[in-house]
Amino acid sequence: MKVSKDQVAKHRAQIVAAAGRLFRQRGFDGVSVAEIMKEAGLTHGAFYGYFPSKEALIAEAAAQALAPATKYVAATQYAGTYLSTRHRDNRAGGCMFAGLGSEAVRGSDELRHAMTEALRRQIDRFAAESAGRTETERRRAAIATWSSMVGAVLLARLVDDDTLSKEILAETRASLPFD
Amino acid sequence: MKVSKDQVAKHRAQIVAAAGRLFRQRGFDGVSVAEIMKEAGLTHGAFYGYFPSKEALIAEAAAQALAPATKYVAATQYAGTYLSTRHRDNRAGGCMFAGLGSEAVRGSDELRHAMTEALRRQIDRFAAESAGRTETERRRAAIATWSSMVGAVLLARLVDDDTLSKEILAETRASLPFD
DNA sequence: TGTACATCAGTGAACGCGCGTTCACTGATGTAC
DNA sequence: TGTACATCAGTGAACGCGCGTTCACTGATGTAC
Repeated sequence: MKVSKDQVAKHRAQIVAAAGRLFRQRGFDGVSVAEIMKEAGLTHGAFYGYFPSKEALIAEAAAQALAPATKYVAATQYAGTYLSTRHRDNRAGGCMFAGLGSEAVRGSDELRHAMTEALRRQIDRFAAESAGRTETERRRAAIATWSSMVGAVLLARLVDDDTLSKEILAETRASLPFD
Repeated sequence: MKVSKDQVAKHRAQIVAAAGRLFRQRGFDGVSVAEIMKEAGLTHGAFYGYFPSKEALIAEAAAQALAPATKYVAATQYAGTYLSTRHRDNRAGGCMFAGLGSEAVRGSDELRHAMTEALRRQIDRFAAESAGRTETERRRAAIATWSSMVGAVLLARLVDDDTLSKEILAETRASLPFD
């Protein structure tokens, strides 16, 4: 059954969005094409009309999940939200680096490139708002800040003790060079 | 063909060691039981004489890879080695948190517990050598340090630009509260 | 110490299963008149 | 504007494959005498 062009565009967006959520929640290998299509409201057979392979969808879903936020948020506020239990518990809608980092290392060139460019943007953004007299100092602070934020959310999610988990988030937050 | 008790112990150790290397290199889902057994010098059928399931092997291989180093290394030196290109490029023998973190989040309770206890040890160890007047300050520094180290190695491995990768390692190193 | 035999670690074929992917078919869309 | 038909998005059965796991069998080990 053919479907209108509007529907096609809508379906494509639904597939990419569902993939973005499911991949972050359960990992690239932990989600099947059939599950993604079901979540998008379609059957698995339609998938290959939209993407040549699962790997191609991974690259596109990642690119979308890595896209910069549309509205400006100050770095301090961003860090606070990032290092919250809300973000920790929202893997499906959370940061790609913390959620899929160790799997993405073994991913396609396209995926790694998209993540590299997103990381560059994050570093530049943080450098602009970091403390430090020189550009070098501000860039250093931005890199260290971003490393510790990604590491902290990863560790906070990994740990099986909620007290330690919250401590990791709070103490990492307290040690950032903002404010 | 039966084999001596010494051989059995040796084979078990070989399986666990091979699993530790392969899992860190290619991820839990990226390595089959048959590959691990081949790397250990056996055939896949013998596996279930040693472990009840792949998941059980994951827990044991992780516990071994997380075991504290036998000889003492000062935190400063440890951080330098950790944030080196050598460690970045040695996934098979490297840190479990950076190498398997985002997959371990979805792992078994046993795996997550083993990683939690290993993390506690790392934090305590770093706190003892961190700068800071109070215990609270030293513990905060230890948590932030460990978060940034794990995050930095993860990001350095992910990035497809060697210059940026080295910069992440070097600048994270430069921002640690040691020296 | 030497021999006979029970034990059991290892082998490799086989299992059921879920995966990514393909394809013949269906029927709504949208174009040509 | 209304009708006839070509297009093509979506369906669901089917494919080959590799996976984790099982099992009947083999033959070296190590024990009992």
